[in-house]
Amino acid sequence: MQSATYHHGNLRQALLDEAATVLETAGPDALSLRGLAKALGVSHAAPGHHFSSRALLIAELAADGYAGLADAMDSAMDAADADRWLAEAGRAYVRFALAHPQRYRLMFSSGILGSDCPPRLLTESTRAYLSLLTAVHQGPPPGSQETYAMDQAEFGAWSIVHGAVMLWLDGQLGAV
Amino acid sequence: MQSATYHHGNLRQALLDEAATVLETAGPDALSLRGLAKALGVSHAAPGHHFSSRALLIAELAADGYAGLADAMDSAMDAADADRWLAEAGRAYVRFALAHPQRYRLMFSSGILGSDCPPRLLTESTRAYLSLLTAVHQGPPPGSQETYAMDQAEFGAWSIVHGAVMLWLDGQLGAV
DNA sequence: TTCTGATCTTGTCAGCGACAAGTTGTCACG
DNA sequence: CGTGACAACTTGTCGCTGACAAGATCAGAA
Repeated sequence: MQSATYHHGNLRQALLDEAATVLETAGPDALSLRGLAKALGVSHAAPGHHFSSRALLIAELAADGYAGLADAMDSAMDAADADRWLAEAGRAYVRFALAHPQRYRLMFSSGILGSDCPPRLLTESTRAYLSLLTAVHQGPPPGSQETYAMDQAEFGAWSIVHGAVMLWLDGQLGAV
Repeated sequence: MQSATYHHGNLRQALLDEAATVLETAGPDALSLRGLAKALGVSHAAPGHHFSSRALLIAELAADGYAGLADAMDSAMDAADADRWLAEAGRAYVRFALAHPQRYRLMFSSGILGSDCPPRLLTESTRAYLSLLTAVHQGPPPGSQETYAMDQAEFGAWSIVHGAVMLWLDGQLGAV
């Protein structure tokens, strides 16, 4: 919306939007900073001023994904009675993953949640994790912000939903 | 073991071996045909005569992985009574995945099992799948070679073991 | 006004996958 | 023996990529 001459005005968000469509339509390998720059009509080095590396752009996409996943589970629980929280959050989880398969796969791909990942990725993934805890226990367990050791219920719930989603995305399932 | 002058003699297997170590130590992004060539002291185009593209090398690594996974489950079942097959094959499955985390992740990464994947990848992944069927049903179900539609037992078993492995590999689990 | 910093530019470098064309080794067949 | 065919490997090149450096442009604050 700014002057169309030199400065783009909202390049960072435009890059993320374009990256999201490229990701879902052409896969993660098709994501390149230069390709996004060309698609948006800016120079090849312009994205570097908003994402200092390709990995940071990927991490930001993943963070957005975790935010969307947490929001999906939260709003599903908001619209249901507490005794339906686990079922509804699980359905919302699977629905999100199947609606954004490449994004979901990116979120759980190797090295994303490493030691040098941007802080927002940590906060959003933790938020999604806490939403899952809430669903399993129908309320956040005491001290959940501090202790991240999983108990058996969380482990089983997340394992089966994540495993099912990944198998589905990988096309390992025929007609289920 | 051949003449050390012009021909390598066993470049294909040497490439796969080197690729396996690079994969587990530096991750899939560090896999490059040129890097492998340099590590083995051959020219940058030499790998192209054995793997016509990087994707085909990756697919071959994945096929080897599926073969190893199938072997692990099969030998675990060979060493156990039939009523322990599911438990022992499941333990072997998880043991394999945690012993070769990057390989396992590669096997289930996007686009590997596409329409244009090498036939060996199809056969080995099918063999692993049939081993899983055998474990779940304590024997291959009738017509298993023809019908790949999963029933509930297979779906649940594979989901929970695959989901647990992926969550573990992603470091999503604290102390379990 | 002037200065400061963020944004975007052009230019450049090394590494990559892929392809083409030439060189060397090996082996079967006459 | 020798010769022809083929596989394995070479150098050379192309376009693309991420990353960096240095300069141009713009907006807002002092």
